[in-house]
Amino acid sequence: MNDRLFKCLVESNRRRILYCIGEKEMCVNTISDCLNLEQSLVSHHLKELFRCGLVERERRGKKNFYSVADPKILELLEKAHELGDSLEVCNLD
Amino acid sequence: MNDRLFKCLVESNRRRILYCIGEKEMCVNTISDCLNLEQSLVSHHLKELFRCGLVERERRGKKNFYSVADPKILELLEKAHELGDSLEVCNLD
DNA sequence: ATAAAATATGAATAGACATACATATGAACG
DNA sequence: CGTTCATATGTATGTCTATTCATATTTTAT
Repeated sequence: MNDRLFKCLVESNRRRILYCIGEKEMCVNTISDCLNLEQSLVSHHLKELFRCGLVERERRGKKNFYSVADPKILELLEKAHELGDSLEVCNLD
Repeated sequence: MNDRLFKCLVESNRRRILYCIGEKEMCVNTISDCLNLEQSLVSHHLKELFRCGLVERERRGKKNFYSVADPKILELLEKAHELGDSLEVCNLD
């Protein structure tokens, strides 16, 4: 996994998108409605996610349906959350 | 796992530091020598890693020894690499 | 107490990146 | 063909952050 992929995976709105389409494929408008994000922003993020191979795309009529490319992606995020919960955060501010 | 922790975990030089001290605890100078990074840069990164609970610190004499806080951290990075290898990257540039 | 070694901190800068806005492209349908 | 819906793209901008340099702090030894 290269740097770009790592970073693509952890940005918060992109993670939200992944969670969102993780349950069921969704078109761009639905995603932006669900997450309350600008359409163009969602589109930009989807482009990067696609570029990194994290999502798949399927055109049906006017709509583009996106889905998570591999269930392992969500599993990894899940494991990350578990790990985060078990760490002792040391606030130095 | 919050946003800050995610991002702390994936930055490339911080990952290098984690890999570096994963095998054996190290002091700051040794880390900067191993990775060929400025001492102050390593120190800044270690501060953030510590703040997020990803590394532990132990003072011995003049030196500060750092180690990975939990083996699960490296396991997670390992899983991320495996996942990355199995994804089809779609270069859109 | 002074010096040296090891590390931490502060500030300044440059580069990356998320976001927003405007506009372009493409697909269906009358 | 023109219109509308759905999405993509280009650009500009502000924000975040990695890095560097200079300096401060801490610890040990003389």
